[in-house]
Amino acid sequence: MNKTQSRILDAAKEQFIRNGLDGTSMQNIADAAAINKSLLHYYFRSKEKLFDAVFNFALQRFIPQIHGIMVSDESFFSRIKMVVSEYINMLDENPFIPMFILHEIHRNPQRPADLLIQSGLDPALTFKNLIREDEKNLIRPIDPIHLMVNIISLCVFPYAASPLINRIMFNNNQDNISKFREERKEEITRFIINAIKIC
Amino acid sequence: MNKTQSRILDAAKEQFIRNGLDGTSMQNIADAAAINKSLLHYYFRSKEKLFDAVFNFALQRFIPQIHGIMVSDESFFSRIKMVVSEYINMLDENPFIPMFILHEIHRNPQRPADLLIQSGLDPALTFKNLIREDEKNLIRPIDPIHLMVNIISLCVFPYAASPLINRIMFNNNQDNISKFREERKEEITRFIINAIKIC
DNA sequence: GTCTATATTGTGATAGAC
DNA sequence: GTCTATCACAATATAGAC
Repeated sequence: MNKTQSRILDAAKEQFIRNGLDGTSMQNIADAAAINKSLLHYYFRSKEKLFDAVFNFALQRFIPQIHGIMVSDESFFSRIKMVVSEYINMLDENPFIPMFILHEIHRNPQRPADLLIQSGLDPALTFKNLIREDEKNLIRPIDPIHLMVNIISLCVFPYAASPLINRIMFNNNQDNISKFREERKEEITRFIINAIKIC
Repeated sequence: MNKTQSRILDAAKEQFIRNGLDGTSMQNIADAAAINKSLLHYYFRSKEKLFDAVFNFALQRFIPQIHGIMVSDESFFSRIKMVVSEYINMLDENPFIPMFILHEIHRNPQRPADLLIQSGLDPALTFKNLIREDEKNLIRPIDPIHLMVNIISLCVFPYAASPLINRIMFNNNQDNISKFREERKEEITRFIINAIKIC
């Protein structure tokens, strides 16, 4: 991977992730990379191939993170805390990835989901391991799939909806927005644990 | 509003909401409405104006729903139940609206949020009224904005992410997907109430 | 009001000089 | 490897016949 190629990839990531497949032209990418349009085809053959490279990058960063933690040996509540913490950290570094992925899976639902499954992610194993037998007396009865969806919803949605939340909830006040973001990790963790632990 | 005009609007709603602004061409809309391309411009002047009409429709259906319930006189737990119920019902009827709105606010964050504020939605009032003084002894201390974001996240995100959830969680098995959808309303309500009530 | 025809610009992609 | 020039096509939009 030479210098030009990686500059193209960086520019493509920025453009595709911010503006989607349809919202990005090859000219946009070439301009952002400060190179000629033809070089995009020289290195990546077509817009679709270039997009695939970016999409795989985003998907791999976004989804499998949670899987490794969930199948680990840690206690249930530790795993909840770790998953939320890891996810929020990653989202703070890549706040546009949720919208990018959500939008593109709506345009083409089959391929991205297949890619994930192929990459070694095993949902059945994750759910079977989510609430272990010896921990069931600490936890209210809950379907592990609903729990998983709840956790991901609470982590991811605020990033996908951030322009609306920032305006409606905080009138775009940057201090209040930052405060909200910093509180969020602990807030979600407590919310989930209160929702499922027997007290 | 004559017959042609409303057929254009219906077709535009379907196309724009499913495929977004960039993903929809005037030709797509004309084909879906079974009329000529020029008539779109005759009735709506430009693609942008036509899109605005559709976007306002979606936004008004999607957001203010929750506001009316939240400022009502019902008890706290009743309001939670009602909001979740109303939201899920509306989402079942309009499952593509979340992605449509989320995507377009990312492309143009300012205007849609402004539209909402102008339409009489008053977030400050909503939050002040969310947890009333006389109800605070029933509820764990929680920031009303975090609570509000949590509720909306739990309701909306599964619809935005449905192609991925359906594949990864249910291997696209339609029976399991339907079962999950039907359980969801009660599941969310219980999850929220457990998270915040003092027991 | 509805159509055909067309103007104009932008798109992804390729050929070929260097 | 990198550029210019150019292709074929699709996009939004408009002019003008009926």
